[in-house]
Amino acid sequence: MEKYDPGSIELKWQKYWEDHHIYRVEEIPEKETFYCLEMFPYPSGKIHMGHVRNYSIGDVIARFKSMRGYHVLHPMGWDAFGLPAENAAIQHGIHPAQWTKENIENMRRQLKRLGFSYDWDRELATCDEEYYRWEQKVFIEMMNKGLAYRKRSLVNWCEHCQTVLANEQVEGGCCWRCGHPVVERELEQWFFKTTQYAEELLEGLDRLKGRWPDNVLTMQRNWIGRSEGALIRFPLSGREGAIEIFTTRPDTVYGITFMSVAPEYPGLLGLIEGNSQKDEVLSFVERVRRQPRRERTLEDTEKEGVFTGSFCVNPFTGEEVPIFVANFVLVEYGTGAIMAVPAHDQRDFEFAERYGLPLRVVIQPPGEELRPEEMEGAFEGDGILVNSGPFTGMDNRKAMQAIVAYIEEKGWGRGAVEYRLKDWGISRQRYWGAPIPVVYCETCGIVPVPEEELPVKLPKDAPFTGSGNPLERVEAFVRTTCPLCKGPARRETDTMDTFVESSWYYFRYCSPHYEKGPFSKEAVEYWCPVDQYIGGIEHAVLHLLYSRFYTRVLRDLGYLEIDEPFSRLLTQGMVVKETYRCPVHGWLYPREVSPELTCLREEGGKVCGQKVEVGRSEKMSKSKGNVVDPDEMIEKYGADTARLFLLFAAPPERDLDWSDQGIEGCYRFLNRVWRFVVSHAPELKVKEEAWRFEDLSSPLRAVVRKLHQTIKKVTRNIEEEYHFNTAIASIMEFLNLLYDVEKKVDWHEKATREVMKEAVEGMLLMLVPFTPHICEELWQRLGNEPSICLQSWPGYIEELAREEEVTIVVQVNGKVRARFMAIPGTPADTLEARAKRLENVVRHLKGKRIEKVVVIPDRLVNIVAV
RNA sequence: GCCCGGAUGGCGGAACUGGUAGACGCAGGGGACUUAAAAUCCCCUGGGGCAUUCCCCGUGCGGGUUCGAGUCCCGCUCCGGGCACCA
Repeated sequence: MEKYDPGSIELKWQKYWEDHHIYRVEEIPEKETFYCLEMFPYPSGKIHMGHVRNYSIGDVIARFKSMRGYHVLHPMGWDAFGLPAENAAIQHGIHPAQWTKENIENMRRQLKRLGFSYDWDRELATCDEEYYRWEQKVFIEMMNKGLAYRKRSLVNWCEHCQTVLANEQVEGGCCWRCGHPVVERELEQWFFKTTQYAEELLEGLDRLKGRWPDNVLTMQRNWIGRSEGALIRFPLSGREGAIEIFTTRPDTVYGITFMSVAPEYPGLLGLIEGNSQKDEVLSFVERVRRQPRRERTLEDTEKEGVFTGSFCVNPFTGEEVPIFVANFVLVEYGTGAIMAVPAHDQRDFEFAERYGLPLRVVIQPPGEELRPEEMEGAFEGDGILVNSGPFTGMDNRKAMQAIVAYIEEKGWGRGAVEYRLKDWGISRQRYWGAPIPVVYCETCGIVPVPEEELPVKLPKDAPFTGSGNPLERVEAFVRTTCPLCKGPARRETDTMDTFVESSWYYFRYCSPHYEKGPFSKEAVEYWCPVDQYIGGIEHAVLHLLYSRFYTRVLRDLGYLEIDEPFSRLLTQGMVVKETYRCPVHGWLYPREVSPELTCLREEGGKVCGQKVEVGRSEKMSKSKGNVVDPDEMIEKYGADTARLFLLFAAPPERDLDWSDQGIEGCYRFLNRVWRFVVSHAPELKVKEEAWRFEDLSSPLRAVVRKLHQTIKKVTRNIEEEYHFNTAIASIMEFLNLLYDVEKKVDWHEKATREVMKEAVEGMLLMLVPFTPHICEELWQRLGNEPSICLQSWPGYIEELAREEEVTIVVQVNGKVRARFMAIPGTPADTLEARAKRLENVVRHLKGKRIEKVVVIPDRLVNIVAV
């Protein structure tokens, strides 16, 4: 018999699909659509297992939906701007455009080799002028609406990447891409006004509940960080002006004993002018500001401060309150100044303790009495107000509202909401990105490039030296004329954060060659929002938040009418593998480890021989030597096997432990499928299907029943739960049954052939989303016309899926003592009677009195006896 | 510290709304075929008790609800992730 040769059949069908445009889709009215999207890759050069997993999951969903009758959009493209391309230019002298192009070509080849059902006619790369020109147009429109603006501010600077990073792109004080520590710098930067959408972005999360993973929703909610409270003005005493603070605890205003402002507080000079403390304050501020931000903002950093010499008046009490500068107050949150209530705020408590400032208790917890001199920490819980003027005796939760109302009535301030979310800094001091389309003119200031001059193209030649932004040194690019006054002007040399490109690529896919705008509104209305988005959780507050923001911007600019870009989100787990570590040589490749777990690394002609430590499974990485190359797997087993294993080994949202034996198992399964179908192909080429269930032999009835049960289960597993692993397990079970029945039936009989044909074809149809190539080949070998991918998903008949007999479990006092078979629907009293006659049950009931019998039809009988 | 997840055989993982714990796969053991090996096929495989028929124990730990709990409730432990002086 012909052997299963994945290499040749996979290439054969990939060519067929491409030649016949099987996966091309157009906008056909009236059809029910489904937009299935996987996060597009950065063209780093090679795909990794994480990509293969991500795209295999997407392909199952896309193919399944398509077989279910949906009109499916399933595109692929390239997140093609970014630093690695520029680093390659610096290190190897290859132009970023060239490097990117070659990488795309290789990765496209790899993806095609995996047989994904992409409509390649819609492929896009964000570094194309025809792509980023629209981003520039939108940028200018955002500028005109005040949604893009320029300001000088402290920004996160990565020394290694030589560029600015947005807040979302700093992880634990380090750069999200290279891991180097981030420092602060003060720079003029372009910002997108994400804060304007803070409330809407937050509210939108509620509607995504149940459709997006909870942890992503929580992370976004935390990131936006909404706080309700009040802004209150405290007039300065003895000088002009006031100090405005934000607090979430207006119920504690009677407990204020001092105020604190950030070292960078804008009004600080006004507070210290003419005071004897001025020099001390200035040197303190200078010292704190020299300290790295991260160090200063660690929670366990000692709280320090200096008295400014100035006081303000607490309007509630008329008291004078001293104002301090304190290192723990953040200038970028609220107003950069806070009221300090040491009795009810732990940070203020610590500060007060250090400087001997008084505590004033204004909330008493129920059933307790706090005494300032006995307190070892702040009381931050709820209670009843004391010492609080007209609010004394009030529940503190109620007092919050009452006090805010009072503040507003008196004109001292107002209720307010603050967000942790900041505006998105999008300027990057690098070459390989979309140029920001503005010029700087001495007379006219900041001037947007007129639309007819777009795109502002990246100049081809630029010096990649590794220091500074290459664009700055391209004279022909920088020197330009002002669109307004025609005088000499300088072009902006910063480029946009690459997260801007990935914030709208999914709209561009809807009409990728559209020339009159970023996308056709009709096409977007036809396909969007994305019905299912699939990608890694690492973008929970990066790409996914930016995209939600950008979609709303596009909506408000009139480009589209949706709010949320992604209706459903699936975040897949990482692909991990165990690691090996030698005490002498560190991380080892699997081939450097003997079966006895000793190190095989040679040194000076001698094998090391040290005992190797088997580490826990970790994310695949070169440095740890636990990477598995997709190309090698395809070479060895074929794309179908690689895909099948990635889908079978774990449910999609969980981490997947790579196992070399596991993939062997999947390969064995496909070989079993192949053998069964090919060896019986002659008998299975029959025309009619004229059998009647009742006339079938018992093994054939079992096949029919199992087929319908399997279709039912697989359909549910894929459609509702995305549990591909259990879907595959059911199909494996089904094949096991076919082999079981193989020798029990008469293959000369017509009924056998008909039933088996139906069974085999049903199995192939269910396998298509997972392993399309082998299914296509076998489908053809059964005498069918290609393509199996265009067939409908098989249906099942409930009646045929029903078991002829069910196992009834008999329990005595909740313990299983016997089982028997019964036909479904047997009445409860019959089940009970039969259960009571069973030998083992009788034994356990001996000498006991039956108190109660619980009967669950078709399932169990539980006899309660004492 | 706060907020999310999670914990089931030697391993990856199953178990719909509480109703046979361990599907499917891997690994392991035994056997068949073969001169032999590979491949393939069959059987066994949670722990224990002379054990295919019977019994006890068993889903991180301790309680509870229930005829019945991996599943629900309360209190912990450990692991993973996110946030972390945000006033």
